Amino acid sequence: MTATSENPKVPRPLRADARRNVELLVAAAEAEFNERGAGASLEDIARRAGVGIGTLYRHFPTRDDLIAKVLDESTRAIVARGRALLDEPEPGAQLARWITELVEYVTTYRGVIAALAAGFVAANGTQLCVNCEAITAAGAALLARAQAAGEIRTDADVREVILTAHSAAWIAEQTRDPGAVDRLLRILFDGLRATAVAPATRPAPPRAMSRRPRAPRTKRS
Amino acid sequence: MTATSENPKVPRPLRADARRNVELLVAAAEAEFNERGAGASLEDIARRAGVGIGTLYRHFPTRDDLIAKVLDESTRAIVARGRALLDEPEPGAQLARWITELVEYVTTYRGVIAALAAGFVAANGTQLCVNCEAITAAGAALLARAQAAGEIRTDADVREVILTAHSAAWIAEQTRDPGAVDRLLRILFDGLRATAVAPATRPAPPRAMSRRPRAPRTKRS
DNA sequence: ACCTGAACACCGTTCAAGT
DNA sequence: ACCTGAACACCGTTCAAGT
Repeated sequence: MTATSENPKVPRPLRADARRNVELLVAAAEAEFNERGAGASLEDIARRAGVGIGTLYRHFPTRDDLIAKVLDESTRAIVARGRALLDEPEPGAQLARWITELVEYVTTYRGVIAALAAGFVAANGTQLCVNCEAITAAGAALLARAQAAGEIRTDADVREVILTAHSAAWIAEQTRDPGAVDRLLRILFDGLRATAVAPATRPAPPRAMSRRPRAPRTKRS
Repeated sequence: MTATSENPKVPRPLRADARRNVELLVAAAEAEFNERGAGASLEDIARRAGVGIGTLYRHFPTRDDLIAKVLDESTRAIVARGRALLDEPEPGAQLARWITELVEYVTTYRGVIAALAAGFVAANGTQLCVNCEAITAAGAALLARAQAAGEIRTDADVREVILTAHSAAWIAEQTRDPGAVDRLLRILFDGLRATAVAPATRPAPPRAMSRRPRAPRTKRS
């Protein structure tokens, strides 16, 4: 391969100095995200990397692109983990385990949760979204298997479950109570169990709270 | 009362023009929140009210103060509603009903959810926080009663439950799928039921997902 | 081809001057 | 006592000029 071929999938190799700059930027972003959270000043990151702000924008047009790059390895890891758990017994338990590890993944830097949650719903072409779609796919497989096994209720949607896990992490982050994640995931997992569904197959407990109030009309958007 | 008394609880009456300005500002904010969401430009709100931006700041030092004022009536309503539901039978069902109505309340304007969620965890002296505390108290009473009745699991925390309801609303707002709220609240309510707790009292279904993975060590803050 | 940083745009916030 | 709006501060983003 004498490299004159045009393959849009593989990004054309950068010039040596550009490549070096990207590395410096990622390292600087990693450090800055650690100290200030994912909302850190882009100008500060460029300064820390020792490059002009324009260079940062050239390589990472949006903040999300930068975040995605910094989370690159962890993203591949959580996706691979999802695939691996598909081979283990107890589908429901594996889903729960994976979600728990997903929460870990999303808690790496302060403020990442919000960025990722947005990425999960955005569906713009950003790398962050591409990553979120891969994660969603991994979760979908685990969820479908657990549902097929009759362990998880069938009216659960992957994206909603994933976003709920994000919520739990966000609440823990905001309330600064690490214990919140465990409590909330426990409630989520219990609520997800097929046997938890309100119109239950079992004898019905003395007083169920399943009678849902008539939905008051929705307010404006 | 010839009104020379000093009562810090009752804010000293404003001069007529100031009072008028406050009204104009609240009306303008209401309209602007409707059109642009709770993150609307403060400058725009002042312009719309026909007053200087300084006047807005004089009366509402922070955006939260303005939001709190706009939500004033609804806040009193949801708190009163909580008290009223304490008198009705089926404690668990009333808690669920109240939470559902709380979600309505928080969905009035786009972006209010985020502001309120922040208000619930902040505990600064803002009026928004004062309101959130009142709401929390109302929820706490409903929750405690349902727990005492054995309908709701005892390891549920009011603030966490309320914030989870906010999450459901936020997810629906972000995904633009109004159905999400119902699905997620259903899972939440089912998960909150005392009978849903993992180490169940009932015969144990063929394969429970209760075996929680050992918590991997927490990453940095 | 890539980098630089001044210039621009767009917020929110303050405060000296007015009524 | 209250209002005004110019001035300030602080971002993020672009682009003409350089290497």
